Amino acid sequence: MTLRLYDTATREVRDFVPLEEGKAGIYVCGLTVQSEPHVGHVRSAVNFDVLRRWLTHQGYQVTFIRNVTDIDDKILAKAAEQGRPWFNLAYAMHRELDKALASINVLPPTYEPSATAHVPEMLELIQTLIARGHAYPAEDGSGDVYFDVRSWPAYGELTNQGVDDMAPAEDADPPMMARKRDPRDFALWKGWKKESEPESAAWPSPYGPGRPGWHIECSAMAGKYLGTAFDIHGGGVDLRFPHHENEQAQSRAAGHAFASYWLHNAWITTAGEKMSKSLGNSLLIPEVLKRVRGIELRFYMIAAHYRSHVEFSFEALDEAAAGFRRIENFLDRAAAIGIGHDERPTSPARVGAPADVPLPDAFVAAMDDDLGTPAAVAVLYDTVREGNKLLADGPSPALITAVRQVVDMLGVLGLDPTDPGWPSATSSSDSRMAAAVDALVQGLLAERADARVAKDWARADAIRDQIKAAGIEVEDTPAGPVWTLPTTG
RNA sequence: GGUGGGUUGGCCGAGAGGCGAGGCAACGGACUGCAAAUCCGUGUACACGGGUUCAAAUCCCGUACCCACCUCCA
Repeated sequence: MTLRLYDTATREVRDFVPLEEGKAGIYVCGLTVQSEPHVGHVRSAVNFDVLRRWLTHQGYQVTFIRNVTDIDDKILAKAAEQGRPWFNLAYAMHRELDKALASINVLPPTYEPSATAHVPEMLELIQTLIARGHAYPAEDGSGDVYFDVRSWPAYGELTNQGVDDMAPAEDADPPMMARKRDPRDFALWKGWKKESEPESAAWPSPYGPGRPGWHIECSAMAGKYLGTAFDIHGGGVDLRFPHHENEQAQSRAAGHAFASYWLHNAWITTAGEKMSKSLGNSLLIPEVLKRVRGIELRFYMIAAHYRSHVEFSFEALDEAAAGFRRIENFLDRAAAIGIGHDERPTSPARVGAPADVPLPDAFVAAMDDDLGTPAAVAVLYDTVREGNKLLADGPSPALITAVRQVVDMLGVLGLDPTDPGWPSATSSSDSRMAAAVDALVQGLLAERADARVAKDWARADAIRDQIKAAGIEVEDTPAGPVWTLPTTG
């Protein structure tokens, strides 16, 4: 079985053939760090994290680059509004992003380059483009440099558009037209606007002080860290045009083969519209995590296909959380009869390691089919159901297999609850607390057991209610009563 | 105007010519002192109108509604 991926450029699902056997180079457009990350922002990171984990699991040596855009118009505008330096805002938002991604167990990329750290690389690329006749400095003294769209006949190939069919650019007004040869030409370099922009946002260049245009950073950084040809380029659908089209145009015009496959994830919207337009901040990651755990939020995103539009709702999120607890519940019940951590090696050790128990075929087939996580999750549930049946007969090799498969499947999806990547609930103070609570609850449970032997049901239920009032659930199992601290949903 | 996509049962969400993905919720049953958890069972859903076919949610034509992108939004 081979992995097949939907390639935006060819508009079809194709076999994944890496440039170099056994290796995969992936570049994903990260965020412009201009504001706190919301649910929509992190979907892309989760989707591509799954791609990365799957390739890794399948034995590929993956180099995963995700950039951070830390200088652009919006950052400058917002920083000015807030009266702080742009780099202060960008860095603060970058840290918020890191925190948000960590809270949903997105692995840190192999490297996370930022635009401001790669100005020389971008200038070099711009020079190449000018030398090849595909870019030109504006003649109005603005210090801008533009890509010459008309000089590149293939322009539009990624998004299947003809230059002449595109709507005229909004900025096709006289001042811009004085700079550009064609309204569709896009900025590679933006001359410093002394009157409105801080000097700290200007870098020296052969065209005068200025800052990079948006698209050039990705071309320069992908080239630097992955080479002039690499396997997969990813990002949100909105980036197809103009961002990715422009990236590809300028890279290829510079003589680089660039990406072999283009993958784009769909949006999460609320009330049918983009989150950036939504009111309030209830969808910021820290807010959402007050309602569900990070692992549940991640599960919610993985339960839908990455190319499917998701209409976000807290109801659906709660449902997903309830569904995920069913999986955890199986693992917990297995652990309670001794099939616990020893049988479920934590996923980081497993990533890349040959699995001693193979993943279910249906799961592999689902993942190979353009990362069919919904079907993969269905296999997960099938395995959990089988495991639950086996659980009734106590420990068995079949049960151990089921547990391992469930844990491995979860690991591939980045959803293994025992993965240390999750914010730990097992710090030493927590485990001491758990031991203390256990001692107290066990005392009560012993009393309840006595009452049950005496068939004093009223007393037994009263004790259970008392424990419940403290937020602890008691379940009677064949192996005796078990208490848990259910996650509030 | 151009480009890409969508409309599936109470809800979420897959599938892409035949065989009812999966989950949540609901109902019935088993288990239980009662619960909880778990297991078993129950639902004839594919926007609308035509067509192709032995067979259409799936292919074709048309219609309606919705969304995204078209120069710096994941």
